[in-house]
Amino acid sequence: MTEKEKITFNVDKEKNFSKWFTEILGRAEIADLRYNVKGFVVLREWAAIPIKEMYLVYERALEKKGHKRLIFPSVIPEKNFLLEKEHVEGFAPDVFWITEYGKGEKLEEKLALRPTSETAMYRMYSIWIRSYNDLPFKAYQSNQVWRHETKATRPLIRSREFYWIEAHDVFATEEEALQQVEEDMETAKEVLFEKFGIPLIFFKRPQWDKFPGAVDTYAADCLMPDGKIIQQPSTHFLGQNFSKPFNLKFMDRDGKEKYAYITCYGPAISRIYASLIATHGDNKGLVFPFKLAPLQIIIIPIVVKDKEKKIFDKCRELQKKLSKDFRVEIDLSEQSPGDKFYFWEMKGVPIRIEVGQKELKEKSLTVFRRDTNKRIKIKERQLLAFIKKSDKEILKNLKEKSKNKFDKSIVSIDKLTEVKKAVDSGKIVRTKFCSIDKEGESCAEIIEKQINAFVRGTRVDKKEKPAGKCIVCGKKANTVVYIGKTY
RNA sequence: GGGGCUGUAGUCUAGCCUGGUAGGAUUCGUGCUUUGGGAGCACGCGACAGGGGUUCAAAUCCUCUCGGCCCCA
Repeated sequence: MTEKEKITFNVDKEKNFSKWFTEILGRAEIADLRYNVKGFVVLREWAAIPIKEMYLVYERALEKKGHKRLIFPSVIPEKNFLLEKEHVEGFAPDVFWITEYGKGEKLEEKLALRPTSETAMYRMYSIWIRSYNDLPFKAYQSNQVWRHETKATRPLIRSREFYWIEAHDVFATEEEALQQVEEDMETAKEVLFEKFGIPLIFFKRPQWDKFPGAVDTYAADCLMPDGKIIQQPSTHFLGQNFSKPFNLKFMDRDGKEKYAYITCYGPAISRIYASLIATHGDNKGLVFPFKLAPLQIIIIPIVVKDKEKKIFDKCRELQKKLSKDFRVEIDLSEQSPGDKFYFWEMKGVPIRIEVGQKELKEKSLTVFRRDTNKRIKIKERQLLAFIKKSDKEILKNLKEKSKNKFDKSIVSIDKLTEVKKAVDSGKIVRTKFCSIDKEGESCAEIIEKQINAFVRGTRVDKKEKPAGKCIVCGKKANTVVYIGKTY
């Protein structure tokens, strides 16, 4: 291995994303894949910090919209779990069960390691919620869930243990519940795109692809650099499907007992982090929005013998000043400056400050921005203003780039024969389709088999009315759907 | 779910086919030297994923297990 290969990439992110992703996880110390349980990965500092920050942003957004924060047990007794039939059938194959303790003594009742918490939370909700005065009831928890995925596991993207938020909201009326679904989608956009710079589209999923137990599922799709779609936050209208088996009733104003309407919402933070890495990274390594970066500012002393002290003093002074508001470090190692530059660029530090003799003499600083790879010289007193300005500009820049790319990846196609070529080249295909209700399933299966792509559903953010025929069966098209390869 | 590849030091890797002293690079440590886009010298620490088998002898052959990567459905 040459020195050069040490920290830059000999794989092109756009051409070989899989390899790039695996490499960056190791090199940037994001994840260590060597833990000896399949599908369980060790997340290192370069994952743990951004994930913490992303949690905070998301939690704040939910709390602002009236969600209480709760913490539920991670085990669910089998009898809770069995209550909702479709839910159980959907999740049963993936559930980890705890069946014994100690030296093989059997538990009296099997305990599920939660794959999701409907059946834990609604049991308690049914105790807490008595009257319409208790509604709406909105709560979330930030936690880990476990699913024994049978599809190939991939670090951050599909692990058997992952980190997410689940919000479970209860309403007196269907209308309010549907309104909550809208709010959830809005929150996802506010967070993923506006704060993290990850573009997304919300789809109403076809009936055959909804959350087990839901009436309807709405899910965000994002794009990976290899053209595959990755599902991000999803929100589900559960109707009364769970309130009935869990006996979640309330006394309404009219004195009658009624079953409540429930929605649930699940942004997977660890998976969103995978999208963040994938969306913004480049062939030099990671690129972060300023607020999410594990390290936001790196100070590089450019030292000349015998004059070191003044330079180090200046670096320390800057660090002290900046560390009140930012995550900032000085690279005091004895690597050459060039080596340090490449290293911290690979790690995705948004702003670099270089301090050498020149800067001391001129009372200036050389500052570099990772997203643009440009360095400029500023006066020292302008530093804070520069950082604050960069914070905004970096996010704006990343959003523009990613949105532009995302929009370009959507193509409208009318012929089935042309769909394969498009999805194989990394496009999302917009086309006419008979129906996303039960009767459209056979057409979707044909697409799945012939093209190895999936019908993601109909857009939520705009009404699209088709004129013409279903691209598969030729019957009257009732919807416009989007098709793509998926993770 | 099906197929292929793979596991040697913190990291990357040679050796494996054809069994016999595990070699290199880098990191790390010490000392010197050097520093504005990937510096250098010297010395030193550090590894065969795990279990079982074959054999006088296993990184190497067989087998099981635990992981990882890719492709296809």
